[in-house]
Amino acid sequence: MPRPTWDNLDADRRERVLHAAMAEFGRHGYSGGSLNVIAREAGVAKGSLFQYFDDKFDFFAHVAEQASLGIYAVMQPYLEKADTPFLEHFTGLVEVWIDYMHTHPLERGITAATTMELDPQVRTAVREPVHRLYAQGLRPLLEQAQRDGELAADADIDALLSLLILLLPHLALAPFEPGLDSALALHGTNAATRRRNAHRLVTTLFAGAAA
Amino acid sequence: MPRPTWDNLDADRRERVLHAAMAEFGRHGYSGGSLNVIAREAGVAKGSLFQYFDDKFDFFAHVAEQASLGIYAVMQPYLEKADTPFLEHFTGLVEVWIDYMHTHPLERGITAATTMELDPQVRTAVREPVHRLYAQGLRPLLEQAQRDGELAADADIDALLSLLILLLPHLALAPFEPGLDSALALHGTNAATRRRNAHRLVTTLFAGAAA
DNA sequence: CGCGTATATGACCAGGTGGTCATACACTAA
DNA sequence: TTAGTGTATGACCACCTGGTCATATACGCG
Repeated sequence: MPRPTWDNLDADRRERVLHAAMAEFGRHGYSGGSLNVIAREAGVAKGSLFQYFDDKFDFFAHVAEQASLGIYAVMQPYLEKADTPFLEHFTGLVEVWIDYMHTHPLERGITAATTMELDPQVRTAVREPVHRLYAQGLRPLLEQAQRDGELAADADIDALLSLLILLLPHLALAPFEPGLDSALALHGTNAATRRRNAHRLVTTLFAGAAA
Repeated sequence: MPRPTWDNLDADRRERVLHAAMAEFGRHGYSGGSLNVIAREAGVAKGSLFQYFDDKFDFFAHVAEQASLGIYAVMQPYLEKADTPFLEHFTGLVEVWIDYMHTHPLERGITAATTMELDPQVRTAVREPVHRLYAQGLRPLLEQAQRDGELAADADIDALLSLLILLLPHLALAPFEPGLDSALALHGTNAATRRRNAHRLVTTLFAGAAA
């Protein structure tokens, strides 16, 4: 937990620190991210960081949580059940997600960093609240679609949710990476291609492939 | 590329180094993995590592590639088209994969480390050959199933392949992590549960959920 | 003004990093 | 024996790490 000093902090300064931290942790992950670099980039003494947070982990966890809350706030309006068919609605959701990540490299980076964390302790601690947000946002959507008969009555909601929670953060990176003949490029392409590929992805995931 | 010295090396010694490297890199990833620790655990002077490899990255890349080749060699027999129906065959494949990772923590670790790498340079370089192996193993399977009418004629093989390549390495970790009510536990459970969940996963992925 | 409190600072610490290199050793061939 | 070759070694290097702390500064209150 951040110290009281952090909350009392001048908003500009807090923003600078948060910004620098997202950039650095987003590039190099938790263990690779350097507090020296963050302090320098934020224009703040390293010692100050330890006035705001107990230690590096406390710092990282806060940054990660703030970022995911921000992302959730942006996505929330799109989560409301629309009157469009479920598949269409969901495809739109994924498009918004991909576009957001495409236009917010900082958020994309820190999302990647929390997703890619290896250390089990850090990983668990930092992903738990994020997972909760995902589940909380998506489960009602799936359950409602099932009630409305837009998802098969025997669809495995838990499995689907697990797949989505696993999948979505990867769309923050370039999950289907270049250099592979099988690649579906989602980043580094124009918006139209991103949209088309988002559609292919959702269709494949929900509609299945079995004959 | 490993130096000639590495190939001339006494097999025991080479094995010890490889083993220690997989363990260390598997636990802490590329940038977090310590050459000091690897050398100590392998019972080898650190200087020796630099007789075998140009630098840390050369070392890591070789370890990752060896591991993935080993895994591929184990999986290969199961990749041959069986006379069982495709979905059944593929489910079995995933079961074998999950069981293998479950019983080979070293391979699981290094697979996770290559999957979870953040640095784009390292990530690209190290995952490219791995991706090629995946695609090479899975694409013919999918294409054959489509020719045989076991996958829909309009199934998006590229999208499916991309999903699988993204998904499979995560089964090396605990992709559906504990602590979430939505979790499908694949590790830390008995073989029967793992098999059932592998089945749910494959079914959801291929058979779809749309009504 | 003077006092107290909250915060900012960066020199400093012990310890770890990837990487180097002079030296020692083991082995083969003449 | 001698010379040469390939390899093993660990002390050593410059640099970086997360974290500490004495000190300085700024601010609010009397």
